Amino acid sequence: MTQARKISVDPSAVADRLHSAAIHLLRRVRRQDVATSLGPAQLSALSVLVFGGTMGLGELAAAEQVRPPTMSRIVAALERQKLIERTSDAGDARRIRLRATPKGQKLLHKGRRLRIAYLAGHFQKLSAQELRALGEAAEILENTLRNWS
Amino acid sequence: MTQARKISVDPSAVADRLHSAAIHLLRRVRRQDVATSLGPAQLSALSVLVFGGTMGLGELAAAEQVRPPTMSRIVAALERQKLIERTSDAGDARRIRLRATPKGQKLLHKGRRLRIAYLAGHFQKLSAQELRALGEAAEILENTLRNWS
DNA sequence: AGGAATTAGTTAGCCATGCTAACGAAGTAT
DNA sequence: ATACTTCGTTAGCATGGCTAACTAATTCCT
Repeated sequence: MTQARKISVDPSAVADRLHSAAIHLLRRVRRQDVATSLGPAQLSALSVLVFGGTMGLGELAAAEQVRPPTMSRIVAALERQKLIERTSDAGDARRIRLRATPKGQKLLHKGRRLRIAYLAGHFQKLSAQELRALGEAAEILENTLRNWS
Repeated sequence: MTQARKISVDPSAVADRLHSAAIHLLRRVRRQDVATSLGPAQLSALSVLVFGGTMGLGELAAAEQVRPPTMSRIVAALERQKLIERTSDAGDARRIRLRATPKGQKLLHKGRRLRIAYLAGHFQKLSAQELRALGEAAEILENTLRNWS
């Protein structure tokens, strides 16, 4: 299938192809998220709380790369569904402490399983070598994103 | 930076990390698109018309993985901005023929340059080996997306 | 101490983008 | 001719992005 051929090391060409692939990949995966009846922004924010633990609204907004008002609305929606809860911060009354409820954790893990299983299902046609290449790419991207500047 | 370490070949683990990396990558890149004053959906649809040539609304919607009403609105917005134009199909009056105008082509290429330059700028810190890994991943993803089933 | 500046979060209101349901117009088939 | 199908649009809903403007709390500076 993917026989040896010349792979460009031109950063622009790589950027272009990766960008396009990322867009189309996420469009496909997004449809699976319907099963959790949570929008993508809510799901992603919940994920940060589940894996990152308790944090304030500003931190969560920064982690999700959105503005505070946007996160405020997302948090309100998650709270209405009792997937997260807020407590007040002892010591700084402006702050709120957000954390996932057990219900939120369960839902997240379920949605994650569905979404990942869907993607993983399509990845199963790949060879171990190809999977390794994708894993390496994920790692490189994670590093790049971490030191984004 | 990225020293040798064990990379998982478990499809689920790879799927998970790639999914997360794709989400965060696109969030960052999206901010550059503001410079074109076009939303991501409009930009992407325009791109399909520029590179794919004239096509009907249904085809465009399928290419973009959205429903016809969604594409109908996106097309209307692009048309208002004179970035694309519609002609009627000789032989089947239900169909419309959509194609990018010269203005649309110019805008797309400009936006593309900005967005890609931004991403590429961050990729320039990477070694040739890492770039090759990303290029390979892009290729594998393109193949996977093409034969999605 | 007291007033000014800063910081955290919310509210209001805009726009873009996804969807389904329901429709009109045009083409196809019986 | 009538019924069915196909293509695109309209209407209406929800989500999720943003800025501007606000309140409340804290910190800073004199």
